[in-house]
Amino acid sequence: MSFREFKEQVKKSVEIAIGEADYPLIDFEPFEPPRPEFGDLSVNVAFIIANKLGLNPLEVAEAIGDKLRIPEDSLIADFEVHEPGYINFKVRYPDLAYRSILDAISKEDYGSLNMGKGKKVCVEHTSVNPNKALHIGHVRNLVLGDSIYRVLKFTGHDVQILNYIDDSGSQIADIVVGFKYAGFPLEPPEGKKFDHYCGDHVYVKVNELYAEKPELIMKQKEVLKAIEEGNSDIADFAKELTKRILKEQLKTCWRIGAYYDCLNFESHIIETKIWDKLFNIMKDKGIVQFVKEGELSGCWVIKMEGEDEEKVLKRSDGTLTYIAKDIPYAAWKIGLIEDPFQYDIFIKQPNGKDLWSSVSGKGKDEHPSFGNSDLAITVIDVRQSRLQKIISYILSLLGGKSEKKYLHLGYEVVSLSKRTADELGIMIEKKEFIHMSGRKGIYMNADDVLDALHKKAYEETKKRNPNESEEWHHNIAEKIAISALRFDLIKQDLDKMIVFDLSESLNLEGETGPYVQYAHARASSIIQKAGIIPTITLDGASLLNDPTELELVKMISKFDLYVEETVKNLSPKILARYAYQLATDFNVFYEKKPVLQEKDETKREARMALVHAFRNVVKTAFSLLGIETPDRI
RNA sequence: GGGCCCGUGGCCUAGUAUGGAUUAGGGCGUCAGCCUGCGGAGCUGAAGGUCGUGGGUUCAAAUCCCGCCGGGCCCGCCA
Repeated sequence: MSFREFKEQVKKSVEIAIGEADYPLIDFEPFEPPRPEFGDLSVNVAFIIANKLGLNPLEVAEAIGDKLRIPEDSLIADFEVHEPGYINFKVRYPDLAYRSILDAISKEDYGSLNMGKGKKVCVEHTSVNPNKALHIGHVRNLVLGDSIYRVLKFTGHDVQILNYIDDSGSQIADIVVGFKYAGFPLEPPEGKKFDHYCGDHVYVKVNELYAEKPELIMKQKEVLKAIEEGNSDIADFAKELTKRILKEQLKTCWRIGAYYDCLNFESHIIETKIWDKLFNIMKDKGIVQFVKEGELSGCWVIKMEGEDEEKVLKRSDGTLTYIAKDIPYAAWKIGLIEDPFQYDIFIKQPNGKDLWSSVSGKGKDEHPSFGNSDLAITVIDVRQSRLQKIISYILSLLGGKSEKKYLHLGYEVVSLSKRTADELGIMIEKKEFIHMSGRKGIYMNADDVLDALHKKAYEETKKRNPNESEEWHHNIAEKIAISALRFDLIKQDLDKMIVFDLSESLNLEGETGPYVQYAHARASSIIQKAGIIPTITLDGASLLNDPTELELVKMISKFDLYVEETVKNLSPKILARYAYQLATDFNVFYEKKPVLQEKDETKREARMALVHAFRNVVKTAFSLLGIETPDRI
């Protein structure tokens, strides 16, 4: 926490000096200068003031510098006015090192913040149609949503994780047709997961068959209608099918480290008839209009302010469109409507947490409270941006500051590289990548990627730890595989499409999750060999004066600032990059400064404490990204 | 046609919100080094850049504004 204090002290001292120099108060943030010789924090207030008043920046900086007083007991060691007008501050290193190392080795929750106290947030992520296995694109969604959940929780938010299950769409009808009318056996081939079987074989093949056998399309329509109406053998069969697939999908999610609080089934949203209630309110408020003539005659539509096009919510035959079904769910998330759902426990998760779900008919009398959040974060890829915008718009018209409570967290899609597509037998013409499509069979299953990573990591751990058991190797290999995958999908900007290439992702060196895990394992090894719990003293801290030590100390002391940034921007990549930089700083220190071999006892213990502090921080940072850090890999 | 996003060395990417400091950070790949030192999934060094492009604003632009070019997505009484 110490770097934050230093930053606050710099800010306050400068503010006071600006006042004493009779300059106008301005808004500014101290920032980290680009080069170490410029100090640890800088302010550029002189430029802003000079610009405003038409003065010379350097003169302004000097005038402020003249008035600057460093408070007693502060973390500011010194400052310097530097051309063309910066004021650079140096931190008191021994104090910074002492305090941050002490905190990092003694506080369980080092880096956590209280910024979300009393704030109820729900995060919806994953939400994969229950007719196929998760592919690599779905994992980007899951990893993003799960990391956000973890960071929000770490910063004191009251978070619940939702997973929306569209169990009544045409994709479900497709596989029902496959089993009932196209002759696919209900049991998968030996060794094949049921969700893989349904996605890889049934779903793709049925969609191919539609071209050859038009009668199957008629069957699909019948099935779809039966599912919507319920109370039939077909509807029951569909329900069982989706449940079975969903349970297999959840195994993959758990494997990656994501757990949920509640599943919301689309069929239950329809059953509760909350649409009707909401629709009446929308009619009363004039949010929706009935179209009397023209192409959309007989439809209820919504028109966005400032746009020409209308969006149909209720079709002329009285059925609801895709987006209409999403509105009550969104309204429920932010507490605009009373909770209409019944709940029961769906399954007990491997982490011991109950997974609840909405149910048809009567549920359990007692259950946790779901929905009704201060903030609802919906994680969906950017292709849904327009629809999400319309939903936000409708919510805002319904009132209650809804526009601030509903947030679409969009991210670009994952596509397959030409090379990986080739390896999967998918033909690509000209382009370097191809967009995934479950229907067309163009995708790479998450489990297959993990299995490939697992195999690679397994071979590596075998070489490095020949005396360990098979079980140990598989256990560690799995953690490395998850690390590689999660880090790979979270480290870059949400606005950038990821072109997934399996061969590239199998490289576990460089800017990767395993690199960070490796640094952690090195630190663990030192601590284990030391055989003591190191402590830090101010004397010891003052001996940590090598540049590699200073860098590592500073990075450790800034952990909470990065946590805060991550939450403010809802951007886990900030934490991923922090963890990587931290690991790099450690590795550089490790190569240069011996710890256990150090002769000077005080110095040795100080370094051990630094190693310990690093280990704790990197472990916490990675845990926020859902990645485990074993002591040996 | 309208809207949203991306464009940084051979490839991938950070920095763009809040414009600044004669070396624009990383990673992969390439080349050259480093274990009789706590784990070489590591470290050090080298080569490689008109920050798509043309204007503009500014003392100062990868960053802000406008145009253009290239790429992706969205614009259904599908989901």
